[in-house]
Amino acid sequence: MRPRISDVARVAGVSTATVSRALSQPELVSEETRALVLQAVEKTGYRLNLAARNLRQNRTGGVLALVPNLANPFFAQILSGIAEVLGPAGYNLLVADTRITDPDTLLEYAEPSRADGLIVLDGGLPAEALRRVPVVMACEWVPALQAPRVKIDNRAAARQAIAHLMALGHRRIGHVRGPRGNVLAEARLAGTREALEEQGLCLDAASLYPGDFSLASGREAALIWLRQDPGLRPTGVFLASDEMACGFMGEVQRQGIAVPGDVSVIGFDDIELIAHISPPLTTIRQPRAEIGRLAARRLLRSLEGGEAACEDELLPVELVLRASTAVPPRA
Amino acid sequence: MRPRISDVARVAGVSTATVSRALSQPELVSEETRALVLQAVEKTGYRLNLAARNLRQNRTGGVLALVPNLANPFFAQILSGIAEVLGPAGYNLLVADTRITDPDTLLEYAEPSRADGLIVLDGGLPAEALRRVPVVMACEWVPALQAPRVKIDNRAAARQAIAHLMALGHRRIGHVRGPRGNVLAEARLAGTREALEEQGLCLDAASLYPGDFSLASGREAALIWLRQDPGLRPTGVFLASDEMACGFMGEVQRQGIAVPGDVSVIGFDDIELIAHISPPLTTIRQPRAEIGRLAARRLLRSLEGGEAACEDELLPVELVLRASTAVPPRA
DNA sequence: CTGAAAGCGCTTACAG
DNA sequence: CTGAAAGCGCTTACAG
Repeated sequence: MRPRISDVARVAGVSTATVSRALSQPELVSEETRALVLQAVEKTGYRLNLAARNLRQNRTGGVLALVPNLANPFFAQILSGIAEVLGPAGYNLLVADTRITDPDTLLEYAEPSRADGLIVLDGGLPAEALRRVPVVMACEWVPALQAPRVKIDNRAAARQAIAHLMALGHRRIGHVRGPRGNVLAEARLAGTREALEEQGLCLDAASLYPGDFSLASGREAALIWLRQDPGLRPTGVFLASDEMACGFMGEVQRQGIAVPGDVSVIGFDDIELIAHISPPLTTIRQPRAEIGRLAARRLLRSLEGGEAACEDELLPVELVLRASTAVPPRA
Repeated sequence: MRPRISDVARVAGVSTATVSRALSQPELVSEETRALVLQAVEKTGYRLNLAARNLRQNRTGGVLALVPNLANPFFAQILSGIAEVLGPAGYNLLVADTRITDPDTLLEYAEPSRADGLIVLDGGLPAEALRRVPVVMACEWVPALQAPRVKIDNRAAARQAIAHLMALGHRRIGHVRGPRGNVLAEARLAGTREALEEQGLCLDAASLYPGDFSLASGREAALIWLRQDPGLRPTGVFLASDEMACGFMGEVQRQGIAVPGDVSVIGFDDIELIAHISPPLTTIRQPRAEIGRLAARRLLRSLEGGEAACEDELLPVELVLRASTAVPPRA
C-alpha cells in the first residue's frame, strides 16, 4: 500500500496538518519541523495523492482542449504550445476530439469536475455546453459565446494574400474557400472579396471554388479549374488552407500545368511540409504554437487571478514568399 | 452552489446511499425508488462529481499518453486513435510532451494519482519512471521495460522497401537513417542491411546518411547526395521517414534532379500530404490510427480485466506504390 | 431493497 | 508554530 500523509505524520511525530503544511506551505512551519517531515517523507517514500488534494481544494488540476479533429496535423503545434505552458504551471492537459463526441457527451466533458477550464479550438460547438467552466477560444471561436479569443486577423491575412497576387500582376484571381459556416472560412472569403473589390475587381462565381480545408477538396478544386477555359480561368489562386493548396498544386502539376509558370498558388497556415515540396509554397504563416501558448496563459490567468477580462488577442500573421507565386503567364 | 448527492437524497426522501446506487447500479434499487431519485436529479439539476467518485474508488479515470513531440504531426493520428477508444470507455485522455518534461517531472506524471495507465510513444524514457502504473507501449518501446508493445515489424518493412527498389533494377541503394539509439531507426537500418546482404550487396558508409526523422535532416542528406559522384551515388534511396523523404526530394528537385528519373525515393509512414505532392511519394504505410486504437484497447484490458498478458501486437504494413520510384537511370 | 456510518487522502479554518 | 476536527462529495461493506 502506498504511504498516506498519516504515515508520514506518525513517523515524523507530528500531526497530518503539519505534514501538509510542511509540504505545501513550508513557510508556515518551523525549520526543524520541516526537516523532520522531509526526513519522514524520504523514509516512507511518500508521494502526495493529487486526486485527494484536488477534491479537497475543489479543483481538478486539468485543462481540457476541445479539438475539431485530433488527426489533423494543424492542431499538433497548437497543442504543443498549450502543453508547454500548462505543464510547468502544474496543470494536466486533457484532450478530446469533438468529432467523435456527440453533444451529450460534450456536455459531460465540459464539466467542472473534469476540468478547471476549457480551451476551445472548434467554432462549431453549441455555446450552451461551454458555459459551466472558464473558457478561452483559440483560432476558431463560437460566435455566441462571450469568452476571450486568441486568434489572427483572418480577414486582413486574406487581403494580404490577394494583394500579393495583384502586385505580381494577376487580374484573374480565384479563391478556394473553407467549409461553409466555419468562422475562419467566412472571414478569409470576406477578406478576399474586399481586397479584390477595392481594386475594382470582383470574385465571380466561377472563380470561387468550394472546399473544406482538406487535401482532397483542394484536388477537387483543381479538377474544376482544369476544366475551365485557360483564357478565362484564374491565373492566381488563393486557398484557405495549405492542405488544399497542396492538393490543388499536386493535381494541376500531374496534368502538366506548371506552378508558378501557368498558375500561381498561395496557401494559408504555413504547415511544416510545404516549405519542402516543389515548388515550395507561398503562404500566410499562422503562429500556431504561439496561439496555443497564449491561449493557455490566458486561461491560467482567469483560473488563478479569477480576472474576467475578455478582449480578444490578435496575433500577427506573415506573408511567406516562396516559389509557388510569380507573375502571371502572358496570355 | 452545485447540488450534491445529499441534496438529491433530501428531495427524493431517501438516503445518499440509495441515490448513489440508483445512479450507478440501478438494478440494486426498486423501480419506484429509482423513479423518485431520477425525478429529484432532474429537479435539482444534479450532476455527479467525478473527482469525488474517483477518489473514493481509488482511480483517476484518466490515461496519460507520453509523446516524444506533440508538434510532430506523426503522432496526431495515433492520438486520434487513442481518443477514439478511450472516450467511449469513459476515460479521459491526458497528454504530455516528453521533450518539455524533465526526468523528475516525468516521474510525477507517471503517477497513480494522476493517471490509471500510460501509453508510451517514446522509446527513450527511463524504464524506472514507468513502473508504477500499467503501461502499454506503442510504435516505439523502452527496451528495458516489460510491457505490451503495439507496433509494426520495422525490420520486415525496411526489407520490403529495399526489395521494391531492387525489383526495379536498382543496385546502388542508399538509406537515410533515423536518430541513433532510436529503436525504430535501428530496426529499419537492420532490415535495410539484411535485405541488401541477401542479394550480395552491402550498405557502404557513403550510402548511409545520417538523419533524425525530420524534414531538415532529409534535406541535409540530399545535400550530401548531391555532392557525391553521379556515377557512384545511389540511384534509389530509402528514407526512414516520410518527412525526411520530402525534405530529400524537395531539395534534389530544386537542384534540377528528376524524381524518379534520376533518383528513386521511398519513404516511411505514409503521412497524409505525401500522396498529393509531385511526384506522389512511394512509401511504407503504417496504420497509425489503428496503432493508437489497439494500444488503448490493450491498456483498457489491463486496467479493467487486470490481466497481465504481455505479448506484442504486430500490425501489418503496406508498401504503397506511387510515382517517386521507377527503374534506375541508364548510366 | 434500504440506511447509517465509515472512509477515499488530503487541506484548512479555528483554537491555542 | 502546531494540533484536533471537520469536510471536499462520493461509494460501499455491513446490518437489517
